Amino acid sequence: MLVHSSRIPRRTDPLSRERLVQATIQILDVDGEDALTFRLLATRLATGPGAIYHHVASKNELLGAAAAAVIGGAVHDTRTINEPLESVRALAVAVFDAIDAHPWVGTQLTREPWQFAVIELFEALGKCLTELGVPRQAWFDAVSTLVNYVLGLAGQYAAAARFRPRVTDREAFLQTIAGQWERLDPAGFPFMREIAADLAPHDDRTQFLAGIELILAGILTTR
Amino acid sequence: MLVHSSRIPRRTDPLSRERLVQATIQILDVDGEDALTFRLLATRLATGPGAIYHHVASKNELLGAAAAAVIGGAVHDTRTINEPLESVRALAVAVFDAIDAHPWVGTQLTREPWQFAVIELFEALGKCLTELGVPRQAWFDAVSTLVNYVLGLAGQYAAAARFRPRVTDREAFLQTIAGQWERLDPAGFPFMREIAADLAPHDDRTQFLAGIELILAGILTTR
DNA sequence: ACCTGAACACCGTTCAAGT
DNA sequence: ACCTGAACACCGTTCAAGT
Repeated sequence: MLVHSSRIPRRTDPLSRERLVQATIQILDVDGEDALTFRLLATRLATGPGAIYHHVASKNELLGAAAAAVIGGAVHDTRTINEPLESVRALAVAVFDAIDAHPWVGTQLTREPWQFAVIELFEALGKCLTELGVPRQAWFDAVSTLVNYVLGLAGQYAAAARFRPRVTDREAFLQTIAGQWERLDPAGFPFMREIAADLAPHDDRTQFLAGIELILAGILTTR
Repeated sequence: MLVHSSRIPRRTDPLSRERLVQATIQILDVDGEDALTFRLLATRLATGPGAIYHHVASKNELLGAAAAAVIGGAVHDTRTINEPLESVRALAVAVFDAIDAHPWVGTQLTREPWQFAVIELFEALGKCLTELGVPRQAWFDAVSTLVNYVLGLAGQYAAAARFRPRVTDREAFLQTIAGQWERLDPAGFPFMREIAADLAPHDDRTQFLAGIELILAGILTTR
């Protein structure tokens, strides 16, 4: 889909880590997780696959950098709010929306422990808890609960996105899952059958935020 | 490491899905996630890689079945407890210990949405919430919060296990991470630096359960 | 029906050779 | 110093041929 102009555009920048990360994000967003290969990346950047290794040590590092760019952006955009409870909610929404827009981020966040994207989230949520008056000895447990919850959603959401590539199929997809729940063994799975009716009308974002509220309510009991 | 007996042991069972899953679990446990290839699996079962496809559609399905076997076992072993709060805690511990013993399960749980292992967990935790007297309209959100939290831990724990293959390195590993936190930009990461001292002495299992308590406290506010 | 294993269509990564 | 791209050492999966 290249537009052929009369003059060939000059390659202004040589290869750089920054350009690699941008091209990686674009491939992951547009073409999907499976499409990201060093060969495609090299083609897009008009070079050979070996060149990439001059700026990044491995594919894993590149994925981590791409996820950190997205999450870092989402976290930084939330820096303005002062009220700590609202700030936690805004951070949660920002991360949810970032993963909604880039489901591959959810996959990546669960692949490497203590990667930079997670540390940024930890810091931002931790700051809110200190301001909420949560006692010092509860800080570590409370933040890690929030972060684990967010990462759990991230993983599930990304997994669901892999299975349902087109957004428009969402309703049909949920119907299928609900149908599976209803066909589970009645003796073994009464709860799932009961809850199956809630699946189709539910909204992921609302449900995610409901979980944040539950955890916040629990955290506030430590004051 | 085969013991050579005078008579060649008869191959009693042909290949079966059950045997495939058992061999898969053994390879994942003993040799690690990266070691699981259809070629190795075939070698262990004294057959060719193509034979596997007569019992399982893909590597993904095999991984899902292996994870469901482990999580299903952990959940079923917890079926005896009657008091619902204790039951939630016991389920959380069982899943934690299962992932601790088989870190690859954590990876797998985050790879496919609504896989059977997750449904079993959903059902078991849901049952407890109904018995706790949580109102009907809060069920879905409350269970999914617990499950997301557990899966978040699962992912992070599995990721950490991939980075720290030997259990004995745990202390050194945590020291390294804590050191990284202390070297973060003081202006940008005051919370991480403050909390760095908590990392080395912390116990994953205790912290995980602390999170369960926080979420339960939040859930109980809905009554 | 089930198994076999060569072959296919890929990967990430390395490295000698170029500029 | 950075790039190039062929080559290496693998993968998951398929499929014609066997039993």
